[in-house]
Amino acid sequence: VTPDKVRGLLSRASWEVAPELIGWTLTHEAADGPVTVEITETEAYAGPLDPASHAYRGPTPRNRVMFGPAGYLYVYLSYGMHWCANITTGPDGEASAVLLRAGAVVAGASVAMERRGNVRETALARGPGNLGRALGLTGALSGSDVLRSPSLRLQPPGTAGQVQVASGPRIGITKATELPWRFWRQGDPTVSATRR
DNA sequence: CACTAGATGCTCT
DNA sequence: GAGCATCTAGTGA
Repeated sequence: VTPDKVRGLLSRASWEVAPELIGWTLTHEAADGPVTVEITETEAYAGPLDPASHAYRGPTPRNRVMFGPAGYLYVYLSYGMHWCANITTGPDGEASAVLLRAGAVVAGASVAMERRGNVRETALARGPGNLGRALGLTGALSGSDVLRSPSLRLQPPGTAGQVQVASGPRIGITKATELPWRFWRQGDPTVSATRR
């Protein structure tokens, strides 16, 4: 699958792309080692129609990458200490993105463990802040092309092993809580325990 | 297991 | 200055 084809897939509505990203892998090769995460939980965020989105009130220095083409990393600092990662979606000019909420570390577990401290393997990338930490992501990477960057790589599953994807309301927001825009792999141990 | 309180600092109004 | 797209440790059962 070529980067152009993947970018085409990502250039659709975030709520359509978000469930499809379950099972994809994201790799970050940092100075202290490479880590690959298989995505198990996502959330969709849109633009002017989505009050919970960072892009709701239009472009700012922080969120401007959301307004560009699909397939770029949007990283923001949450509560002053957690780097959270999104993949931008939708056509160029329309703001939307998919928040990566959890994943399974499928390569570089020892490196991820160094970054996260002594936690269970299934908890290494559980929760958006922990996923960012396990991958070694920071705001410096916001705006990177995840399809053509040397240190970042988003890849579709090899053989599409059919997985059951569940959906429900998004977590940790106070607006537009009725939209079922959170998606997760049914029963997966890397998804928050009470929400599998 | 369920629930809560507090840390913490950036972003935009 | 208000408000967070969060996390951990703590309590109580």
